[in-house]
Amino acid sequence: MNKPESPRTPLHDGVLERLRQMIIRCELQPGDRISEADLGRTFGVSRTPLREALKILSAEGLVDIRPHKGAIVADISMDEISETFALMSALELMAGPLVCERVSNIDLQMLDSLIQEMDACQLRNDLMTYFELNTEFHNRIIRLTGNSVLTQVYVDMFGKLQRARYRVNYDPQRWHESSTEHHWIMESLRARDGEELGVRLKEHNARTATAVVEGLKASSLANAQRD
Amino acid sequence: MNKPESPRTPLHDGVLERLRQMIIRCELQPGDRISEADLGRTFGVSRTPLREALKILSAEGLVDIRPHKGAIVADISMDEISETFALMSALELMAGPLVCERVSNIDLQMLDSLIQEMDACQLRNDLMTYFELNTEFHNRIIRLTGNSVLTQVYVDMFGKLQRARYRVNYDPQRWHESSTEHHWIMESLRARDGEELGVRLKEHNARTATAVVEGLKASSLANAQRD
DNA sequence: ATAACAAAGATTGCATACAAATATTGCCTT
DNA sequence: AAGGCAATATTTGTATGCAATCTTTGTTAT
Repeated sequence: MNKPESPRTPLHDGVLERLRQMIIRCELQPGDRISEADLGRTFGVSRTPLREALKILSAEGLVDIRPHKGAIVADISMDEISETFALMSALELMAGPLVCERVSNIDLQMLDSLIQEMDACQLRNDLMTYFELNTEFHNRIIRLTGNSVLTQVYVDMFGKLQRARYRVNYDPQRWHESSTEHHWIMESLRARDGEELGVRLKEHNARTATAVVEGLKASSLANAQRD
Repeated sequence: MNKPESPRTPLHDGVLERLRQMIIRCELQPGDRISEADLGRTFGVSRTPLREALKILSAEGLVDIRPHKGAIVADISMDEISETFALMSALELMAGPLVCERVSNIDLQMLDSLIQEMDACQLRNDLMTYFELNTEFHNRIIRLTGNSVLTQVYVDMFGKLQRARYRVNYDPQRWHESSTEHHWIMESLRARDGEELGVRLKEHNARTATAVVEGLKASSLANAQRD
Protein backbone atom coordinates (compact mmCIF):
# COMPACT_ATOMS: atom_id res chain seq x y z
CA MET A 1 0.00 0.00 0.00
CA ASN A 2 2.62 2.47 1.11
CA LYS A 3 5.89 2.77 -0.65
CA PRO A 4 8.47 0.52 1.04
CA GLU A 5 10.21 3.66 2.27
CA SER A 6 13.02 2.23 4.37
CA PRO A 7 12.29 -1.10 6.01
CA ARG A 8 15.05 -0.30 8.47
CA THR A 9 13.14 2.26 10.45
CA PRO A 10 10.71 0.57 12.78
CA LEU A 11 7.09 1.35 12.16
CA HIS A 12 6.43 2.83 15.58
CA ASP A 13 9.07 5.49 15.01
CA GLY A 14 7.17 6.84 12.05
CA VAL A 15 3.93 6.70 13.96
CA LEU A 16 5.56 8.48 16.87
CA GLU A 17 6.79 11.32 14.71
CA ARG A 18 3.48 11.74 12.90
CA LEU A 19 1.58 11.77 16.17
CA ARG A 20 3.96 14.24 17.74
CA GLN A 21 3.60 16.60 14.81
CA MET A 22 -0.18 16.24 14.85
CA ILE A 23 -0.24 17.20 18.51
CA ILE A 24 2.24 20.06 18.23
CA ARG A 25 0.39 21.44 15.23
CA CYS A 26 -2.88 21.21 17.17
CA GLU A 27 -4.44 18.89 14.58
CA LEU A 28 -5.21 16.83 17.65
CA GLN A 29 -6.42 19.21 20.28
CA PRO A 30 -5.92 18.92 24.02
CA GLY A 31 -8.54 16.70 25.54
CA ASP A 32 -9.19 14.77 22.34
CA ARG A 33 -9.51 11.07 23.00
CA ILE A 34 -7.09 8.88 21.11
CA SER A 35 -8.70 5.59 20.17
CA GLU A 36 -6.04 3.01 19.48
CA ALA A 37 -8.18 1.19 16.95
CA ASP A 38 -9.17 4.37 15.10
CA LEU A 39 -5.69 5.79 14.89
CA GLY A 40 -4.37 2.41 13.91
CA ARG A 41 -6.76 2.38 10.97
CA THR A 42 -5.84 5.90 9.84
CA PHE A 43 -2.14 5.13 10.04
CA GLY A 44 -2.52 1.66 8.63
CA VAL A 45 -0.78 -0.05 11.52
CA SER A 46 -1.88 -2.34 14.27
CA ARG A 47 -2.40 -1.27 17.84
CA THR A 48 0.93 -2.59 19.06
CA PRO A 49 3.32 -0.04 17.55
CA LEU A 50 0.76 2.64 18.20
CA ARG A 51 0.63 1.83 21.89
CA GLU A 52 4.41 2.00 22.05
CA ALA A 53 4.38 5.43 20.47
CA LEU A 54 1.71 6.57 22.90
CA LYS A 55 3.81 5.45 25.84
CA ILE A 56 6.69 7.56 24.60
CA LEU A 57 4.49 10.59 24.05
CA SER A 58 3.14 10.07 27.53
CA ALA A 59 6.67 10.13 28.92
CA GLU A 60 7.23 13.33 26.98
CA GLY A 61 4.11 14.79 28.50
CA LEU A 62 2.23 15.24 25.25
CA VAL A 63 -0.49 12.72 26.06
CA ASP A 64 -2.07 11.47 29.26
CA ILE A 65 -2.79 7.79 29.61
CA ARG A 66 -5.43 6.82 32.11
CA PRO A 67 -5.47 3.12 32.89
CA HIS A 68 -8.26 1.25 31.16
CA LYS A 69 -9.67 4.52 29.95
CA GLY A 70 -7.49 5.37 27.03
CA ALA A 71 -5.16 8.16 26.03
CA ILE A 72 -6.05 11.78 25.59
CA VAL A 73 -4.00 14.63 24.20
CA ALA A 74 -2.50 16.28 27.26
CA ASP A 75 -3.84 19.61 28.15
CA ILE A 76 -1.27 22.26 28.81
CA SER A 77 -2.53 24.68 31.40
CA MET A 78 -1.76 28.35 31.54
CA ASP A 79 0.24 27.68 34.69
CA GLU A 80 2.32 25.03 33.00
CA ILE A 81 3.03 27.38 30.11
CA SER A 82 4.20 30.11 32.47
CA GLU A 83 6.27 27.67 34.47
CA THR A 84 7.90 26.31 31.34
CA PHE A 85 8.79 29.77 30.13
CA ALA A 86 10.25 30.53 33.56
CA LEU A 87 12.37 27.41 33.41
CA MET A 88 13.61 28.30 29.96
CA SER A 89 14.63 31.71 31.22
CA ALA A 90 16.87 30.06 33.77
CA LEU A 91 18.36 27.83 31.10
CA GLU A 92 19.07 30.81 28.86
CA LEU A 93 20.63 32.75 31.67
CA MET A 94 22.94 29.81 32.23
CA ALA A 95 23.62 29.47 28.52
CA GLY A 96 24.78 33.03 27.88
CA PRO A 97 28.34 32.82 29.21
CA LEU A 98 28.85 29.26 28.01
CA VAL A 99 27.85 30.14 24.46
CA CYS A 100 30.10 33.19 24.30
CA GLU A 101 33.06 31.09 25.30
CA ARG A 102 32.59 28.77 22.39
CA VAL A 103 30.85 30.58 19.57
CA SER A 104 32.87 30.75 16.37
CA ASN A 105 32.62 33.20 13.51
CA ILE A 106 31.17 30.47 11.37
CA ASP A 107 28.47 29.94 13.96
CA LEU A 108 27.73 33.65 13.86
CA GLN A 109 27.41 33.54 10.09
CA MET A 110 25.02 30.63 10.30
CA LEU A 111 22.85 32.40 12.85
CA ASP A 112 22.95 35.57 10.76
CA SER A 113 21.65 33.74 7.73
CA LEU A 114 18.88 32.24 9.85
CA ILE A 115 17.87 35.71 10.92
CA GLN A 116 17.88 36.87 7.32
CA GLU A 117 15.55 34.05 6.37
CA MET A 118 13.31 34.92 9.29
CA ASP A 119 13.15 38.53 8.19
CA ALA A 120 12.19 37.31 4.74
CA CYS A 121 9.40 35.22 6.23
CA GLN A 122 8.14 38.23 8.05
CA LEU A 123 7.99 40.23 4.82
CA ARG A 124 5.96 37.61 3.01
CA ASN A 125 3.91 36.85 6.14
CA ASP A 126 4.94 33.22 6.27
CA LEU A 127 4.32 32.48 9.94
CA MET A 128 4.71 28.72 9.67
CA THR A 129 8.22 28.81 8.27
CA TYR A 130 9.08 31.61 10.67
CA PHE A 131 8.16 29.41 13.59
CA GLU A 132 10.38 26.63 12.34
CA LEU A 133 13.31 28.97 11.75
CA ASN A 134 12.78 30.62 15.11
CA THR A 135 12.89 27.24 16.80
CA GLU A 136 16.04 26.43 14.89
CA PHE A 137 17.61 29.77 15.87
CA HIS A 138 17.05 29.39 19.59
CA ASN A 139 17.89 25.72 19.74
CA ARG A 140 21.14 26.35 17.86
CA ILE A 141 22.18 29.01 20.30
CA ILE A 142 21.60 26.72 23.24
CA ARG A 143 23.42 23.91 21.47
CA LEU A 144 26.43 26.20 21.26
CA THR A 145 26.83 25.78 25.02
CA GLY A 146 28.21 22.36 24.25
CA ASN A 147 26.04 21.01 27.04
CA SER A 148 23.95 18.32 25.38
CA VAL A 149 21.85 17.63 28.47
CA LEU A 150 20.89 21.26 28.71
CA THR A 151 20.17 21.30 24.99
CA GLN A 152 17.94 18.26 25.21
CA VAL A 153 15.85 19.74 28.01
CA TYR A 154 15.61 23.07 26.22
CA VAL A 155 14.52 21.53 22.95
CA ASP A 156 11.87 19.50 24.75
CA MET A 157 10.51 22.58 26.48
CA PHE A 158 10.48 24.51 23.24
CA GLY A 159 8.53 21.72 21.60
CA LYS A 160 5.98 21.65 24.37
CA LEU A 161 5.42 25.38 24.06
CA GLN A 162 5.21 25.22 20.31
CA ARG A 163 1.61 24.08 20.64
CA ALA A 164 0.78 27.21 22.57
CA ARG A 165 2.50 29.36 20.00
CA TYR A 166 0.52 27.80 17.19
CA ARG A 167 -2.69 28.50 19.03
CA VAL A 168 -2.29 32.20 19.60
CA ASN A 169 -2.91 34.70 16.90
CA TYR A 170 0.49 36.21 16.70
CA ASP A 171 0.43 39.95 17.12
CA PRO A 172 2.22 41.66 14.19
CA GLN A 173 3.67 44.22 16.55
CA ARG A 174 5.11 41.50 18.77
CA TRP A 175 6.49 39.84 15.66
CA HIS A 176 8.38 42.99 14.81
CA GLU A 177 9.64 43.42 18.38
CA SER A 178 10.80 39.86 18.40
CA SER A 179 12.90 40.35 15.30
CA THR A 180 14.53 43.38 16.85
CA GLU A 181 15.38 41.36 19.93
CA HIS A 182 16.95 38.71 17.75
CA HIS A 183 19.25 41.34 16.32
CA TRP A 184 20.19 42.46 19.82
CA ILE A 185 20.96 38.90 20.73
CA MET A 186 23.28 38.68 17.74
CA GLU A 187 24.99 41.82 18.92
CA SER A 188 25.78 40.34 22.30
CA LEU A 189 27.00 37.21 20.57
CA ARG A 190 29.30 39.14 18.30
CA ALA A 191 30.64 41.05 21.30
CA ARG A 192 31.06 37.75 23.14
CA ASP A 193 29.44 39.33 26.17
CA GLY A 194 28.10 36.29 27.98
CA GLU A 195 26.33 38.02 30.82
CA GLU A 196 24.59 40.39 28.47
CA LEU A 197 23.65 37.57 26.13
CA GLY A 198 22.09 35.65 29.00
CA VAL A 199 20.05 38.64 30.06
CA ARG A 200 18.92 39.43 26.53
CA LEU A 201 17.90 35.85 25.88
CA LYS A 202 16.04 35.82 29.14
CA GLU A 203 14.25 39.08 28.42
CA HIS A 204 13.36 38.00 24.91
CA ASN A 205 11.94 34.87 26.40
CA ALA A 206 10.00 36.77 29.05
CA ARG A 207 8.41 39.01 26.43
CA THR A 208 7.48 36.05 24.28
CA ALA A 209 5.96 34.46 27.37
CA THR A 210 3.85 37.51 28.04
CA ALA A 211 2.71 37.68 24.44
CA VAL A 212 1.76 34.01 24.36
CA VAL A 213 -0.02 34.07 27.70
CA GLU A 214 -1.90 37.26 26.81
CA GLY A 215 -2.80 35.81 23.45
CA LEU A 216 -4.10 32.63 25.03
CA LYS A 217 -6.10 34.55 27.60
CA ALA A 218 -7.67 36.61 24.84
CA SER A 219 -8.55 33.61 22.70
CA SER A 220 -9.88 31.59 25.61
CA LEU A 221 -11.95 34.60 26.59
CA ALA A 222 -13.28 34.77 23.04
CA ASN A 223 -14.12 31.08 23.23
CA ALA A 224 -15.90 31.53 26.52
CA GLN A 225 -18.02 34.31 25.07
CA ARG A 226 -18.76 32.29 21.98
CA ASP A 227 -20.06 29.36 24.04
CA MET B 1 1.22 -17.31 40.52
CA ASN B 2 1.65 -13.87 42.03
CA LYS B 3 -0.75 -12.47 44.54
CA PRO B 4 -3.51 -10.50 42.83
CA GLU B 5 -2.05 -7.29 44.29
CA SER B 6 -4.20 -4.63 42.71
CA PRO B 7 -5.53 -5.43 39.27
CA ARG B 8 -6.05 -1.71 38.77
CA THR B 9 -2.42 -0.83 38.19
CA PRO B 10 -1.38 -1.83 34.69
CA LEU B 11 1.28 -4.47 34.51
CA HIS B 12 3.73 -2.41 32.51
CA ASP B 13 3.76 0.23 35.24
CA GLY B 14 5.10 -2.26 37.73
CA VAL B 15 7.62 -3.53 35.22
CA LEU B 16 8.66 0.01 34.46
CA GLU B 17 9.27 0.83 38.10
CA ARG B 18 11.21 -2.39 38.76
CA LEU B 19 13.36 -1.85 35.71
CA ARG B 20 14.03 1.74 36.58
CA GLN B 21 15.12 0.78 40.07
CA MET B 22 17.33 -2.02 38.73
CA ILE B 23 19.06 0.44 36.44
CA ILE B 24 19.41 3.21 39.01
CA ARG B 25 20.75 0.75 41.56
CA CYS B 26 23.23 -0.55 38.99
CA GLU B 27 21.87 -4.08 39.19
CA LEU B 28 21.75 -3.72 35.46
CA GLN B 29 24.97 -2.08 34.41
CA PRO B 30 25.48 0.28 31.51
CA GLY B 31 26.01 -1.61 28.32
CA ASP B 32 24.16 -4.70 29.50
CA ARG B 33 21.93 -6.06 26.80
CA ILE B 34 18.28 -6.37 27.74
CA SER B 35 16.71 -9.43 26.19
CA GLU B 36 12.97 -9.02 26.01
CA ALA B 37 12.34 -12.72 26.32
CA ASP B 38 14.71 -13.16 29.25
CA LEU B 39 13.44 -10.20 31.22
CA GLY B 40 9.89 -11.23 30.47
CA ARG B 41 10.58 -14.61 32.04
CA THR B 42 12.20 -13.14 35.15
CA PHE B 43 9.34 -10.70 35.64
CA GLY B 44 6.70 -13.20 34.67
CA VAL B 45 5.16 -11.05 31.99
CA SER B 46 5.01 -11.22 28.24
CA ARG B 47 7.08 -9.10 25.92
CA THR B 48 4.31 -6.62 25.22
CA PRO B 49 4.21 -4.71 28.52
CA LEU B 50 7.96 -5.07 28.75
CA ARG B 51 8.50 -3.39 25.43
CA GLU B 52 6.21 -0.56 26.48
CA ALA B 53 8.24 -0.05 29.63
CA LEU B 54 11.45 -0.08 27.62
CA LYS B 55 10.13 2.60 25.29
CA ILE B 56 9.41 4.82 28.28
CA LEU B 57 12.83 4.22 29.79
CA SER B 58 14.31 5.03 26.43
CA ALA B 59 12.46 8.34 26.39
CA GLU B 60 13.84 8.97 29.87
CA GLY B 61 17.32 8.23 28.63
CA LEU B 62 17.95 5.23 30.84
CA VAL B 63 18.13 2.73 28.00
CA ASP B 64 19.17 2.91 24.37
CA ILE B 65 17.10 1.08 21.80
CA ARG B 66 18.81 0.27 18.53
CA PRO B 67 16.42 -0.84 15.81
CA HIS B 68 16.39 -4.58 15.28
CA LYS B 69 19.28 -4.93 17.68
CA GLY B 70 17.66 -4.69 21.06
CA ALA B 71 17.88 -2.49 24.07
CA ILE B 72 20.92 -1.87 26.22
CA VAL B 73 21.25 -0.04 29.49
CA ALA B 74 22.30 3.47 28.51
CA ASP B 75 25.80 4.41 29.35
CA ILE B 76 26.21 7.70 31.14
CA SER B 77 29.47 9.30 30.20
CA MET B 78 31.59 11.42 32.44
CA ASP B 79 30.73 14.37 30.22
CA GLU B 80 27.04 13.76 30.59
CA ILE B 81 27.39 13.57 34.35
CA SER B 82 29.22 16.88 34.47
CA GLU B 83 26.73 18.48 32.13
CA THR B 84 23.82 17.24 34.19
CA PHE B 85 25.33 18.61 37.37
CA ALA B 86 25.89 21.93 35.61
CA LEU B 87 22.28 22.03 34.54
CA MET B 88 21.10 21.27 38.06
CA SER B 89 23.20 24.14 39.34
CA ALA B 90 21.30 26.51 37.09
CA LEU B 91 18.01 25.07 38.27
CA GLU B 92 18.99 25.51 41.91
CA LEU B 93 20.14 29.06 41.34
CA MET B 94 16.74 29.77 39.86
CA ALA B 95 15.00 27.96 42.70
CA GLY B 96 16.56 29.88 45.57
CA PRO B 97 14.49 33.08 45.45
CA LEU B 98 11.31 31.26 44.46
CA VAL B 99 11.56 28.88 47.39
CA CYS B 100 12.20 31.62 49.93
CA GLU B 101 9.08 33.41 48.79
CA ARG B 102 6.90 30.44 49.55
CA VAL B 103 8.51 28.33 52.26
CA SER B 104 6.39 27.99 55.40
CA ASN B 105 7.46 27.18 58.92
CA ILE B 106 5.87 23.77 58.55
CA ASP B 107 8.01 23.16 55.48
CA LEU B 108 11.07 24.13 57.49
CA GLN B 109 10.12 21.69 60.21
CA MET B 110 9.69 18.91 57.69
CA LEU B 111 13.07 19.59 56.14
CA ASP B 112 14.63 19.77 59.59
CA SER B 113 13.32 16.36 60.46
CA LEU B 114 14.68 15.00 57.19
CA ILE B 115 18.08 16.37 58.10
CA GLN B 116 17.86 14.77 61.52
CA GLU B 117 17.12 11.43 59.94
CA MET B 118 20.02 11.89 57.58
CA ASP B 119 22.34 12.63 60.45
CA ALA B 120 21.13 9.46 62.11
CA CYS B 121 21.89 7.49 58.96
CA GLN B 122 25.36 8.91 58.96
CA LEU B 123 25.94 7.76 62.53
CA ARG B 124 24.90 4.20 61.81
CA ASN B 125 26.60 4.24 58.38
CA ASP B 126 23.40 3.56 56.47
CA LEU B 127 24.35 4.92 53.07
CA MET B 128 21.36 3.48 51.22
CA THR B 129 18.75 5.19 53.35
CA TYR B 130 20.85 8.34 53.40
CA PHE B 131 20.72 8.47 49.62
CA GLU B 132 16.98 8.15 49.63
CA LEU B 133 16.55 10.84 52.26
CA ASN B 134 19.01 13.10 50.48
CA THR B 135 17.05 12.74 47.27
CA GLU B 136 13.89 13.53 49.18
CA PHE B 137 15.50 16.57 50.80
CA HIS B 138 16.65 18.17 47.58
CA ASN B 139 13.57 17.32 45.60
CA ARG B 140 11.36 18.77 48.31
CA ILE B 141 13.25 22.03 48.29
CA ILE B 142 12.85 22.36 44.56
CA ARG B 143 9.19 21.44 44.81
CA LEU B 144 8.77 24.39 47.16
CA THR B 145 9.32 26.67 44.17
CA GLY B 146 5.78 25.77 43.18
CA ASN B 147 7.05 25.30 39.62
CA SER B 148 6.05 21.76 38.74
CA VAL B 149 7.80 21.78 35.38
CA LEU B 150 11.06 22.75 37.02
CA THR B 151 10.48 20.12 39.67
CA GLN B 152 9.86 17.41 37.11
CA VAL B 153 13.06 18.18 35.24
CA TYR B 154 15.05 18.37 38.46
CA VAL B 155 13.74 15.07 39.75
CA ASP B 156 14.56 13.40 36.44
CA MET B 157 18.10 14.74 36.51
CA PHE B 158 18.54 13.63 40.09
CA GLY B 159 17.39 10.16 39.17
CA LYS B 160 19.80 9.96 36.27
CA LEU B 161 22.71 10.94 38.50
CA GLN B 162 21.67 8.55 41.24
CA ARG B 163 23.30 5.76 39.27
CA ALA B 164 26.60 7.58 39.35
CA ARG B 165 26.26 8.19 43.08
CA TYR B 166 25.65 4.55 43.75
CA ARG B 167 28.74 3.61 41.82
CA VAL B 168 31.24 5.76 43.65
CA ASN B 169 32.61 4.81 46.97
CA TYR B 170 31.41 7.71 48.96
CA ASP B 171 34.20 9.45 50.79
CA PRO B 172 33.40 9.73 54.53
CA GLN B 173 34.91 13.17 54.62
CA ARG B 174 32.71 14.34 51.76
CA TRP B 175 29.77 12.81 53.56
CA HIS B 176 30.50 14.95 56.57
CA GLU B 177 31.00 18.08 54.47
CA SER B 178 27.74 17.43 52.72
CA SER B 179 25.85 17.32 56.01
CA THR B 180 27.37 20.62 57.04
CA GLU B 181 26.28 22.15 53.75
CA HIS B 182 22.75 20.91 54.34
CA HIS B 183 22.70 22.79 57.61
CA TRP B 184 23.89 25.95 55.84
CA ILE B 185 21.12 25.53 53.34
CA MET B 186 18.61 25.32 56.16
CA GLU B 187 20.05 28.51 57.57
CA SER B 188 19.45 30.40 54.34
CA LEU B 189 15.97 28.98 54.22
CA ARG B 190 15.17 30.06 57.73
CA ALA B 191 16.52 33.54 56.94
CA ARG B 192 14.44 33.51 53.73
CA ASP B 193 17.48 34.80 51.87
CA GLY B 194 16.71 33.64 48.34
CA GLU B 195 19.91 34.75 46.66
CA GLU B 196 22.04 33.16 49.32
CA LEU B 197 19.99 29.97 49.21
CA GLY B 198 20.47 29.73 45.47
CA VAL B 199 24.21 30.17 45.80
CA ARG B 200 24.50 27.64 48.61
CA LEU B 201 22.45 25.07 46.75
CA LYS B 202 24.58 25.64 43.71
CA GLU B 203 27.82 25.32 45.62
CA HIS B 204 26.65 22.22 47.43
CA ASN B 205 25.80 20.78 44.06
CA ALA B 206 29.15 21.74 42.59
CA ARG B 207 31.01 20.04 45.44
CA THR B 208 28.92 16.92 45.09
CA ALA B 209 29.67 16.97 41.39
CA THR B 210 33.39 17.15 42.03
CA ALA B 211 33.21 14.34 44.55
CA VAL B 212 31.23 12.09 42.22
CA VAL B 213 33.40 12.81 39.19
CA GLU B 214 36.61 12.30 41.16
CA GLY B 215 35.21 9.12 42.64
CA LEU B 216 34.28 7.81 39.23
CA LYS B 217 37.66 8.69 37.79
CA ALA B 218 39.34 6.84 40.63
CA SER B 219 37.17 3.75 40.30
CA SER B 220 37.46 3.66 36.51
CA LEU B 221 41.20 4.01 36.91
CA ALA B 222 41.15 1.07 39.30
CA ASN B 223 39.14 -0.92 36.78
CA ALA B 224 41.55 -0.08 34.00
CA GLN B 225 44.47 -1.27 36.09
CA ARG B 226 42.65 -4.44 37.02
CA ASP B 227 42.06 -5.34 33.40
C1' DA C 1 -39.96 12.26 34.36
C1' DT C 2 -35.97 11.06 36.76
C1' DA C 3 -32.85 7.93 38.92
C1' DA C 4 -30.93 3.54 39.46
C1' DC C 5 -29.68 -0.66 37.68
C1' DA C 6 -28.48 -4.25 34.17
C1' DA C 7 -26.92 -5.97 30.12
C1' DA C 8 -24.86 -5.26 25.69
C1' DG C 9 -21.19 -2.96 23.27
C1' DA C 10 -16.81 -1.02 22.83
C1' DT C 11 -12.02 -0.36 24.39
C1' DT C 12 -7.98 -1.27 26.80
C1' DG C 13 -4.32 -4.66 28.71
C1' DC C 14 -1.85 -8.60 27.93
C1' DA C 15 -0.35 -12.89 25.71
C1' DT C 16 0.71 -15.36 21.77
C1' DA C 17 1.77 -16.17 16.85
C1' DC C 18 4.10 -15.05 12.81
C1' DA C 19 7.30 -12.31 9.78
C1' DA C 20 11.60 -9.86 9.19
C1' DA C 21 16.03 -8.86 10.59
C1' DT C 22 20.29 -9.94 12.98
C1' DA C 23 23.58 -13.03 15.23
C1' DT C 24 25.81 -17.44 15.30
C1' DT C 25 27.60 -21.65 13.90
C1' DG C 26 29.79 -24.76 10.93
C1' DC C 27 31.60 -25.79 6.55
C1' DC C 28 34.21 -24.97 2.63
C1' DT C 29 37.85 -22.71 0.10
C1' DT C 30 42.35 -20.83 -0.33
C1' DA D 1 45.02 -22.25 9.77
C1' DA D 2 42.44 -18.20 8.54
C1' DG D 3 38.84 -16.02 6.14
C1' DG D 4 34.54 -15.96 3.82
C1' DC D 5 30.05 -17.84 2.93
C1' DA D 6 25.80 -20.22 3.85
C1' DA D 7 22.45 -22.22 6.75
C1' DT D 8 20.53 -22.23 11.23
C1' DA D 9 19.13 -20.10 15.42
C1' DT D 10 17.95 -16.31 18.05
C1' DT D 11 15.83 -11.88 18.56
C1' DT D 12 13.21 -8.04 17.38
C1' DG D 13 8.93 -5.91 15.09
C1' DT D 14 4.13 -6.36 14.12
C1' DA D 15 -0.45 -8.37 14.01
C1' DT D 16 -4.11 -10.69 16.14
C1' DG D 17 -6.96 -12.91 19.73
C1' DC D 18 -8.85 -13.13 24.30
C1' DA D 19 -9.91 -11.55 28.92
C1' DA D 20 -10.80 -7.61 31.94
C1' DT D 21 -12.56 -3.12 32.36
C1' DC D 22 -15.10 0.74 31.13
C1' DT D 23 -19.01 3.02 28.62
C1' DT D 24 -23.41 3.25 26.86
C1' DT D 25 -27.97 2.09 26.20
C1' DG D 26 -32.31 0.42 27.53
C1' DT D 27 -35.37 -0.96 31.07
C1' DT D 28 -37.68 -0.65 35.40
C1' DA D 29 -39.12 1.24 39.65
C1' DT D 30 -40.08 5.27 42.31
